[in-house]
Amino acid sequence: MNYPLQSATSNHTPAPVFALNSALRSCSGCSMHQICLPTGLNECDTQRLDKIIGRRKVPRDSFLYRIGDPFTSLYAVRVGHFKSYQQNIAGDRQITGFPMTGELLGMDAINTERYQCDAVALEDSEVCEIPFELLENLFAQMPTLLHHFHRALSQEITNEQRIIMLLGNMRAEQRFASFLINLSMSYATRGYSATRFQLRMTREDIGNHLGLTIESISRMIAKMRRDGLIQVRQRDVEILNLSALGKLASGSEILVSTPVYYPKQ
Amino acid sequence: MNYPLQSATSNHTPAPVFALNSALRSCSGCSMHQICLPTGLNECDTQRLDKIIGRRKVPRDSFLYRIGDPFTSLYAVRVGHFKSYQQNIAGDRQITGFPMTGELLGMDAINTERYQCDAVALEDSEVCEIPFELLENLFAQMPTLLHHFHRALSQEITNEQRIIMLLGNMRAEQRFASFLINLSMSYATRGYSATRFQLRMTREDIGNHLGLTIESISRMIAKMRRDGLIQVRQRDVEILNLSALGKLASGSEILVSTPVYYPKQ
DNA sequence: CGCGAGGTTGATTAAAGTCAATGCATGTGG
DNA sequence: CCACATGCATTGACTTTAATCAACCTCGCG
Repeated sequence: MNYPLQSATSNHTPAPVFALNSALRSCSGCSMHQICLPTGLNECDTQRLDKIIGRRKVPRDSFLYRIGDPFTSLYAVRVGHFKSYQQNIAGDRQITGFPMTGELLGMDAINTERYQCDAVALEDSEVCEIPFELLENLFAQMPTLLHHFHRALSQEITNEQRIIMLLGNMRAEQRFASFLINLSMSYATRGYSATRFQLRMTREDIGNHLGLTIESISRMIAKMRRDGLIQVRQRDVEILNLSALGKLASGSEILVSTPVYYPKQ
Repeated sequence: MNYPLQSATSNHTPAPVFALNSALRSCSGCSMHQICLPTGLNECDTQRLDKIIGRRKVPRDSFLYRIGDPFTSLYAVRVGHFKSYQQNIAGDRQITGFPMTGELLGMDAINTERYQCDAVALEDSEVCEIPFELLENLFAQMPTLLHHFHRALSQEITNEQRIIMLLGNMRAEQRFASFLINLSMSYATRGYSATRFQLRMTREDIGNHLGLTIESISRMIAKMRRDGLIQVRQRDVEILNLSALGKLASGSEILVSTPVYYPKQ
C-alpha cells in the first residue's frame, strides 16, 4: 500500500539501492528536510542530528505511543499519517490532530514526562525517533536547531489555537470547509496536489476531530457536493472551487444551498 | 527597573523597606518563583535571568500586545489577570485563555515572529518582560532554564488540548463545571482558596471562551446554584460541593435538576 | 436619581444530534 | 464465483441542545 520512498521498488540492483536507501533514511536525504527538525541546519549539523535519530515502522492501526507511557522520545513522521487523541475518564475521545509527514509528535509529553495522547497510525507508516535527552544535549552546541525546535513547539500551539477557534466559533459547514482547506494546504506544502487527495481517516474520525457526528459530516459532504464545491468518491476528494471553499472556511460568505436546482432524487 | 541583589536584605536599618521592595521586584523575591520561568534555578542563575527581565504595568482593558505586532518578548504575569484571544477575518473572537500570575504569554509568536493573539489586561496588572533573544542567549549556559522553558511550552500545548477536549466533547454544563474546577485548581496552586474566588472576566468572556452564549452561562449558573453546587453573587464565587462539581466536569455524573425542591420564587 | 453596562429569565427557533433504515465496497469462506 | 458478513457511509425522520430574540433586572456611578 505504501512505498517508503521508492526503497522497496528497486530490488534488482542491490548495491546502489543500498546507498540510495541509506541516503534516504538519513535526514540529509529526506524529502522533509525543509519542513522537519533539521530545517536550516548545515550538512555537518544535520549529520550530528541524524546520529541520534532512529527509524521505526508503525503498522496501520497500531500505537506509536499511548497515554501515560513514559516520555523518552519525540517522533517525526517520515511516511504516513497518524491520529492523535485525548481521552477522558469516561472514555470519550477527542482527536486533536492528524499528523502527517514532517510533523513532530509527542511535544505535549515534555512537561509531565508522560505522553498525554494516544498516537495511532492511520496507514502503514514510518517515524524518526528522536530521544529527547540526546536532543537536549545537542541544543547547547546547535543554536539553530534549538531555535527551530522552539518554532516547532510554537507552531504546535498555534495549530491548536486554530482548532480552538474552529470548535468554539464555527458552524458545521465552516468547520468542515476549514478542515478541507487545512488538508489542502498541508499537501500543497509537501508538494502534492492542493485540490486532489485521499482522506486517510474515516468520517467518524473527521467528525470527532471537528466536534460533529459522522452523520453531520456526511451531510456536509452532500451539501458541498450539491453546491459544486467538491467531488467526493469514498475517500478520494477533489476540490472543485478552492476559493469558494476558502471563503466558506473563513466565514466571510455564508453559502445557502438552493434545493430548487437539486430536487430530491 | 531591575534589582538583582538579594544580599541587600541583610541590612537592618531604614534601607530594609527599600530592600524588601527591590527583592519583591526581582525573580528571587517573587512569590511565583516556584511556578514561573526561574523554577529550579539556583540563586546565581536566577539573578542572571533577572538581569534581562524588565517590569511593565498594564492598566485594565489595555493591550499587552496585539495580533500582528512584531514579536520581541515573552511576558510572565506578575500581578493580575489577562485574556488572550484570536480573531478571524470576519472579526469573530475566540478567547483561548485567561492567563494569571506566573503564566507565560506570547509563546505562540515564536514561530512567525508576530503575536497571534491579542492580550488584554482584565484588571490593573503587571508583567515581567522577557526579551526572547536575550533569553535564547542564556539557554546555552543554563540547561535547567532551557529545560523548564520547554516544560512551559509543553504545558501550554496540554492546556490547549484540554480546551479542545472541552469544546469538542462536552455539553454546556460540563464545560462550565470544568471552567470552575480549572480556576479552582489554578488558585489553589497559587496558595489561594480553591473554593472562594472572584471571577475577573465578564459572563460574556466566559461564554466566548467556552463556546457558549452569555445566556447559557447565566442559565448554567442558575442551575448549579439551584442544585446547591455553587453560590454566586456577581463575580464572587463560592464552590459548595467541589467533588460533585468535579464529577460533573469529568462527565462521570449527569446531574439532573429537580425543580420540585426549588419552586420559583 | 437616572443611566448604562452587565446580567438574568422566558419563549421560540435553528442547528446539530440521535435513531433507524439502507446502501455500498471489500473480503472471506463455501 | 457467488453469498454473505462486515465496516463504513448515506439519508431521512424526529429530538435535543443551545442559540436567538426580547423583556426585564441590578448595581455602580456620574
